[in-house]
Amino acid sequence: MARPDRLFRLLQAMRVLPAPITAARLAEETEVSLRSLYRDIDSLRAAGARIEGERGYGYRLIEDYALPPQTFDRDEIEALALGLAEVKRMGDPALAKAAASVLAKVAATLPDDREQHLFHAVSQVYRPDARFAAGLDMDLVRQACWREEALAIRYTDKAGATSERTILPLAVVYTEGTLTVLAWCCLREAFRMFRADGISQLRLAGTSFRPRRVVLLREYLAELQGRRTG
Amino acid sequence: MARPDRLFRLLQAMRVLPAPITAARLAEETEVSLRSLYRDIDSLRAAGARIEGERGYGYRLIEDYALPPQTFDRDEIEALALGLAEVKRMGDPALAKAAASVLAKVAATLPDDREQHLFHAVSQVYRPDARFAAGLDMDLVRQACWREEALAIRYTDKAGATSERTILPLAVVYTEGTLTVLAWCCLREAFRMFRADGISQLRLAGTSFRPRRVVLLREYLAELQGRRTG
DNA sequence: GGCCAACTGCCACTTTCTGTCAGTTGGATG
DNA sequence: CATCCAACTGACAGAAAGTGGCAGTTGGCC
Repeated sequence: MARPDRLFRLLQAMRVLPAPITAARLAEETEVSLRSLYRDIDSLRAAGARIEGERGYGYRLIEDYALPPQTFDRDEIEALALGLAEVKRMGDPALAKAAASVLAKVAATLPDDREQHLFHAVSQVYRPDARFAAGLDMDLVRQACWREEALAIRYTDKAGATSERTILPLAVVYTEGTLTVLAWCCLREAFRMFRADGISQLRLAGTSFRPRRVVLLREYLAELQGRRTG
Repeated sequence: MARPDRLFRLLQAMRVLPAPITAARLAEETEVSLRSLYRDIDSLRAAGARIEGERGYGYRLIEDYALPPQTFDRDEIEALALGLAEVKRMGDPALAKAAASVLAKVAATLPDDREQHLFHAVSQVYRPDARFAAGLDMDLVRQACWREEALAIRYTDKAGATSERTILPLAVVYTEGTLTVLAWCCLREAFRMFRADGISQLRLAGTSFRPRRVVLLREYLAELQGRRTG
């Protein structure tokens, strides 16, 4: 596939997987032939990475500040937020406190408040009884959330009525026994929750709602607050 | 020349040069045409770099929310491990993968392998149906785990038999509907799981088992492996 | 409306990358 | 000392990129 991207993934793999790691394993991980993997290792070394290889043993990456830093990507942040939300309600006070602390630390390192909103949205909306299996391609939905692109969906509600809608997805929420998409519904002009198992068709509509996203999230959170206190 | 190398240099250039920086300048810096530079920026973004571009202004590299090493204390690490284990079994493949990745990344930043063992122990032993409330002071138990001190407990097993034991606690485990302590039982000379609600008295025995801890954990994990494959 | 600079699409041309295959090498194990 | 393991290397031909140039478009700002 795309080589440059692959090199970054290779580097990540070497950081993430326990050392020592064999070339064969890395080749599998990055989906290339063994020969290409040796070439990739070469490239990384040429780019300045310190990779130690021992015959009959495996590779070891020596961490180096010249390399691109270790980061959490958005999937990972979402997993963190979700997992920590779960821990918070498990009932162990010390751990709950620790979870909150981790949450705060990670939130503090996020670049702009857009991500922070996503972060808080997910963890606030989270509800206990999540027991679900992912039906359709939720990753596409999550991508749409991050890239702030509208989605065109066919949706069947609880009553069985089917409709075609364009939605502006804000966050994937883990609630009420199923995966749910929190979105602004362009049909109803209101915030709606769409259960994943009700979505039968799904594609990127191709239009961006970048300017509105933060505003929408803020509005939604305000609405939540109002409902709670009012 | 070599594209992958160039991408690393581009990233370096964006780090080093004062923001905002124009595409033209970066093209000059990396010795490519403007058109190729835009492609390179694309590649970096695809690889996960956060680069903000504003028309008429220039580029800005958001120093990735780098994972600062060593900023998580043990409570926090435990909360992380627990939460991520939960996410892993939630059934969303992309998130599960992300959770595994976070786990590995955090593990990589831990100073020595002692913590790594704790880390892996907790996440491996974790089982689905954790719905518990902390009864006694689990924090004391967790502290004992970290400080590698023996615990003296009074324990009532499922059959109702009560005994006094000295145990070497390895990890607090979240399993089988209750908090559980995984420990080496000095009475039985074997690994045992003690349900928290069966522990009626608890105090630090005052003796350390520091030298044995890593060995014990390794043995326990090996036992787990054996049970699985054998 | 004009400027700036990020962005995009297209095209013909090059360069590089890719997997395959057939080796070699150094260390550890038996 | 033979065997295994896994890191490495070289060569090759077909496939897949990357490449610059050019001609746009877009959004913000003066």
